[in-house]
Amino acid sequence: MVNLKGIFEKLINTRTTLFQDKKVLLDETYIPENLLHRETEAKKLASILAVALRGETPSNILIYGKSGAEKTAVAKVIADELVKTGKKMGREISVVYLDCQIFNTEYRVFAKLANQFGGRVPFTGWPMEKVYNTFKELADKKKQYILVILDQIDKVFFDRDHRKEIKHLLYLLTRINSEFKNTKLSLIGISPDLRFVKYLNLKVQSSLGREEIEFLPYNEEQLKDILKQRAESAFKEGVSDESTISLCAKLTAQDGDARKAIDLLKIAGEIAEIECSDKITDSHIKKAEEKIRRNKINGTILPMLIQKKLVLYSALLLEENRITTGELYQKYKELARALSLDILTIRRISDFIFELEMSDILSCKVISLGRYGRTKEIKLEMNPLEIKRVLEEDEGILNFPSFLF
DNA sequence: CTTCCACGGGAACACTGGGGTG
DNA sequence: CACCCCAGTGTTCCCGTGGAAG
Repeated sequence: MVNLKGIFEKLINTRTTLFQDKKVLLDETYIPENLLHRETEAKKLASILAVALRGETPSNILIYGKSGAEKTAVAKVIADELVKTGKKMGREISVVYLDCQIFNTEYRVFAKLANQFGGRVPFTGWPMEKVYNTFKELADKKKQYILVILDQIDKVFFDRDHRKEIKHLLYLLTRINSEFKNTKLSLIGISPDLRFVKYLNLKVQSSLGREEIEFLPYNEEQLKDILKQRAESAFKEGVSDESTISLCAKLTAQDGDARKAIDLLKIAGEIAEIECSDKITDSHIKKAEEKIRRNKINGTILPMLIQKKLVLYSALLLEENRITTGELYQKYKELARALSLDILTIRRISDFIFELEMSDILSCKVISLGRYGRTKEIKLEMNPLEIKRVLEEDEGILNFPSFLF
């Protein structure tokens, strides 16, 4: 038996950390002072919002571009500046930032807004009308400009059940201006999904996209600059070098996603630390890449409802053939029956298929088989073995009667 | 031109859980 | 405390629609 006394002290004292200031790599919370390669976008955003300082109402703005293009960071920084400048000029400006993944219903958005201005709206229970009016009255008490940032609005939109609601929410938020006497309000919507933008332009005559700003993905060189900037303050001297940075940039250049690039660097650093290396090597980065991939699969598949997992499992079992919705539904029914679960209707299943498509696990194409009707051609987008591995961690599925296969 | 099958929007329903009122 | 009101969630039911093979 090893002497375990003081095991933690030993761990802490013997392992030297490679990090100098790790929070620089935590992309969620850390915003650097210089946002590299985003000058154009930042300037454009600022120029639209600037009219608020003259007491006018800025147009509503739609910001779009792939994830990791620093849309949120730029919007936050600019909004901050706006508030600061407003203070100097004696203008009351408030910014409300809402992550629509959390505030994903009308009620929650307006409750949050009302509470931001001193309201005491409970998180459930009140009629919508009352919540809306509470916000309206509180916000309208004094002369001010309110900028509402709706981050990730596509997430709400592409969750089917919320589509109607997001339309109505946008309607309410844009209409509220005409009900204010003193206050002015405008919106910034942020979406990484171009389909949302398209839809908005096509069908909804919403004023959300009055002004649009596109954030292009970073190229490899730009990613290098960004990584270099972060690495300098995040790591101790000599931990990362030119080749570390280059490889990280190269591996993530395809998406142009700064968040992914930074995350890769961070995890590579952690792995290097665990392996007691004094610098990050290419093999650490490769391992980090693998780890990220695994985490992503675990994170999306594990928490799914059993019913949804079953749909995915059905797709997995049919993988060899060309899968249509009808075939998949037959397979699903078989499985559900074998597990004596409720058998859901095909309508519901097609919603699950849609959701799986939204999380990039499946890809679908609507095709017409002429005489044989119209259907969806479904394809798996992830390594079947990996999906299988994760799915089978669910005991329910593990206990499948083996005759099914 | 017909036919067929699933697409996908929307209404309705059941159930849960919290708020407000007398 | 009993009772009703309300929003949220997961689901079913209903139905008009698309588009190429036959």
